[in-house]
Amino acid sequence: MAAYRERVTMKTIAEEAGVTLTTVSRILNHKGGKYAKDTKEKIFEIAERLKYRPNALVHGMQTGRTNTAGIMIPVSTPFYSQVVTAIHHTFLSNDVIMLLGWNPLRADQRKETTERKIIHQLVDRRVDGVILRPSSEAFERSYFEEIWERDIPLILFDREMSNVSTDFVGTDDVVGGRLAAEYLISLGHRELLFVGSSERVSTSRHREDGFRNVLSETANACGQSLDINQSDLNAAVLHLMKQDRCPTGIFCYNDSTAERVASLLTEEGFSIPGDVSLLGFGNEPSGSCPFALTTFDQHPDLIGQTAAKIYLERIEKGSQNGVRYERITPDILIRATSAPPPNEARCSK
Amino acid sequence: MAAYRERVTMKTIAEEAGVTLTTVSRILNHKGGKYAKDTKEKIFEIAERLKYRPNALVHGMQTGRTNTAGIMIPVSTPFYSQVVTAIHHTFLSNDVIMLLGWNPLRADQRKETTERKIIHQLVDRRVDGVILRPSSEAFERSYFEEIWERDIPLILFDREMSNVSTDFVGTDDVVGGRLAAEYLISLGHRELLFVGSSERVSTSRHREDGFRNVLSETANACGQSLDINQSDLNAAVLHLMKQDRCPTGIFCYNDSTAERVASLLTEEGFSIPGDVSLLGFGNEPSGSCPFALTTFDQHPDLIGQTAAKIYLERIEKGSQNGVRYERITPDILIRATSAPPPNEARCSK
DNA sequence: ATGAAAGCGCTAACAT
DNA sequence: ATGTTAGCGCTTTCAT
Repeated sequence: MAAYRERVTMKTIAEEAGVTLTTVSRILNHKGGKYAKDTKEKIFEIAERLKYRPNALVHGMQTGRTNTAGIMIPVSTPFYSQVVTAIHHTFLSNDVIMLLGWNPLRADQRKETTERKIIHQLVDRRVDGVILRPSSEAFERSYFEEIWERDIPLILFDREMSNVSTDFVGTDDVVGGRLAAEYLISLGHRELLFVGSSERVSTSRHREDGFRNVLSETANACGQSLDINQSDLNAAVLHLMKQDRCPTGIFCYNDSTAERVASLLTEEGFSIPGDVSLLGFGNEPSGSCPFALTTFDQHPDLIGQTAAKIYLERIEKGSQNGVRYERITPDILIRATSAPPPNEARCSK
Repeated sequence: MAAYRERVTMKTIAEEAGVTLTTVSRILNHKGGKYAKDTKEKIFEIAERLKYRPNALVHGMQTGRTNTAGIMIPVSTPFYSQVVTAIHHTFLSNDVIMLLGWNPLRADQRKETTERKIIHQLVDRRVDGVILRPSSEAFERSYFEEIWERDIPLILFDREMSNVSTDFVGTDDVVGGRLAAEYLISLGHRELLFVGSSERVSTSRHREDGFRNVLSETANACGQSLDINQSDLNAAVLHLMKQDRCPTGIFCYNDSTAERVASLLTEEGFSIPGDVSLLGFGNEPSGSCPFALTTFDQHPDLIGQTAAKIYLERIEKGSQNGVRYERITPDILIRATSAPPPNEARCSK
């Protein structure tokens, strides 16, 4: 339509001002400070009046710099949303905007397609760099290469990749596990249980490592482990709870598992935290849980902020510095599912 | 560096294949189907081998179509995150990717700067259209005009603007209010209280309207209203609760208000839902609330999906159809803070 | 079935 | 202090 014709470009401004395109370009981009004051003022006035807006596509193509960051995170959970919000906050003051894509939480059949598709969308739009959380720990070399080969800075968060060496920011899961154990032990618990997942491999494993490390350092403390992917977790938990020396403190590798265990135990007549103390991880309540769960804050804001800072450094300074590796210490949020253990061993029902 | 030189463009492919750039362009874009099979195959083979990736910046600049959507939502809350996730899901299958910016939840001093800045970032990158949630109901005409004037389709969600006529998708707040009242009445409650906010204007007001409409249609039901922005909300609530015929059912316009009221009432010795039933709205638990709150699901997925569909239609068909206006009916999530009222009027403490 | 040429809106030498 | 010229990587007439 008409609007097409009316589009105001630098050429429009140049004509109106009676100067060349080059002059307009340089003035508007604050380059070459040696322009006459009135020329400058005239250009700015016209640009403003005509509501000129630069074409960032062209600018990006010309300069090789788009001021656009590619972000890929798993399907919305509060944690990832908060990380991205923090990234955005840092970007905003640096005039960077993000192209955002969601990958599946974990690798599946279509993951290959989805993740590669998103990466292509980002690469094709010439993002300056990429921040992402891998959906799995291995095998995606191929599309990481799509980023590498183009010399695009890549920052991983939340989950490392075993076969790629690049900047990383995540939670200090080992310390998280330690803190969980130390807290339960400080309350007086000695029989502990860890419920983890062999799927979200490293995070769960690290939390378990930290947890068990403390146990092995503590006299007469002992712990067992269960995996949520085993055939009948509920039965396994109940089996343990009916033993003579049943666990009085349970640490679950995430909140949804903790909520699941909470409802199981409640149904079976256990009181929380009267009989059993229960810890989650991540601070991601579902809303349908009738407990204020004691859990851990992963400081998503700090993770996002750190990732964004590393990103900006990479963009400015390139790959001259070595690989950055940051682990943020989580903090316990003591709420209503943890307390000292019951005095008598009244567990066996 | 070297990588710069090595960058593979259509020209690279053309040279390697011994044809013109034009040929490569047409074949890779599946235009003009009249090419020799072996030419086509050769081109595709070379493109693949050289890992050619089109330059979307150039393509966008040439065609006026970037397949990029501008999204602006308030700082991350689960609700907005879920809406955006749903939008993304619809976009993914249509090869659209989003440029995402966060605006402040409500208008403040810096809002003008922030929102305008983000809109410029989107416009400058030539997004095909924009989906956003306005941070306030009025006064932003100026930057909406930045979108309008460029004939960029604009879809609003969650909150309408009073002075702009454009596509909109949101929650049916009036029906939500009705459902809240009907539910409480069906439980037997007759003395009701609405706690709203005069700040988040239309949503709270609509919920209140629906709520009160039902009350006025119901024999011997009556209700009062409080505003969270009034000087001492807590005192006002307690004052009401100590009256002779105190409210036995409270509907709060959002979950965080409900949680606040819950903790106030609990501290003051009221039992929930024994003495008082409490409803929230939005299904956004904070995690530190010891209740599974009865609340409303706004179906953020449906809202996002609808917004994305309208967006795609606008992109394809332009503004030929009239303004779209959709309200999604919320559904009650009955959890643990609602029950029939106490038999005796034992409220006055 | 393919090529030549112009141009999108702008930047960046290289002038003067 | 400002203009000229060449291109960035691609699409799109218009030819043949």
